[in-house]
Amino acid sequence: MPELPEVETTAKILNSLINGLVISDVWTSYRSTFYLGKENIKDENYFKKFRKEVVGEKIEKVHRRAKNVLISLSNGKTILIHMKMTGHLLYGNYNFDKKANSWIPADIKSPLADPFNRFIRLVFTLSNDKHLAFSDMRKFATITLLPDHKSFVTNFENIGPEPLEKNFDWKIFKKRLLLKPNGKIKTVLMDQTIVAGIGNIYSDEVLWSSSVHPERKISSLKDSEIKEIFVNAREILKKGINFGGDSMSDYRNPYGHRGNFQNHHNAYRKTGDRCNKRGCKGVIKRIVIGGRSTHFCPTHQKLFK
DNA sequence: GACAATGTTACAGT
DNA sequence: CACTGTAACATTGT
Repeated sequence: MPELPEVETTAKILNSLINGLVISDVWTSYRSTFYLGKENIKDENYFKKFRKEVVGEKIEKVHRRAKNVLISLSNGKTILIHMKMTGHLLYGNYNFDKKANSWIPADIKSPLADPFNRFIRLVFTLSNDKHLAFSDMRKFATITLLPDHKSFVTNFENIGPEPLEKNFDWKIFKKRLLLKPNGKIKTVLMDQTIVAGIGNIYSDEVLWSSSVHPERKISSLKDSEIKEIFVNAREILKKGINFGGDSMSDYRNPYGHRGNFQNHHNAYRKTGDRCNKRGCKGVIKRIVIGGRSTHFCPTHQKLFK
């Protein structure tokens, strides 16, 4: 699920749905990416430990930091879920299917039965007899239990500031960017240690709106350009949240519904399309930067001016 | 069959 | 030592 707006949408909706409920059981189909503290849960015992720690606890709130969903429990511990590429959290009525050894939506016509929602790897049973299910097609996601406040702090000490925080201004943004003076703006924008929450979709959109070539070196950027990127990043991330996230790929909100930001892209996966910028006659091009697909308009996002 | 996919990180190389 | 680029993780869709 990926970037800040999708994680934010999920956390916000989930908080309104499961806040105050008690976890009555947990089930999982996989071990390889399951973590308890720093330990990699590869065997049954580690999952049993996790289960013991969370079952019977009340959910105090669901929130977000960077691209993580955090579920705070009444015992002071926090369940941290990182969705990586294809994970998403779903809420509703499920039944355990013995034959398939997995969970299926109680109502087969519900959005929870969407093909992208069928890779159920983890299920929390809640005190209202509904379920919080975790679908993750590619099995990249990780689930961690942060045992106390200290481990919570340690876990995020290398993550950059939240771009939508009120006191985050362009001067702080500039200082953060300059930690990587030789980096390309596209790569640095996506670097979670510099700023939190921006990934491949939103970085392409932000640079398109800012008329900045994705390969520009940080040290070559003028203050006016940094300001422009700063303003656009905040605006576009908010826009992503307002559209309920981006479901070009498999992101679904906890109801199983799609977001809508994919219908408002100007660059991401628009290869070959005429540039939407007013008065620009360019065509969107795809290149690879740092191993990631990058989409931009070579006409109004120039490398050398 | 080849290639690409919202993310992160371990490792190799400079 | 510090920084940078690439491969790998696992699976599905086009």
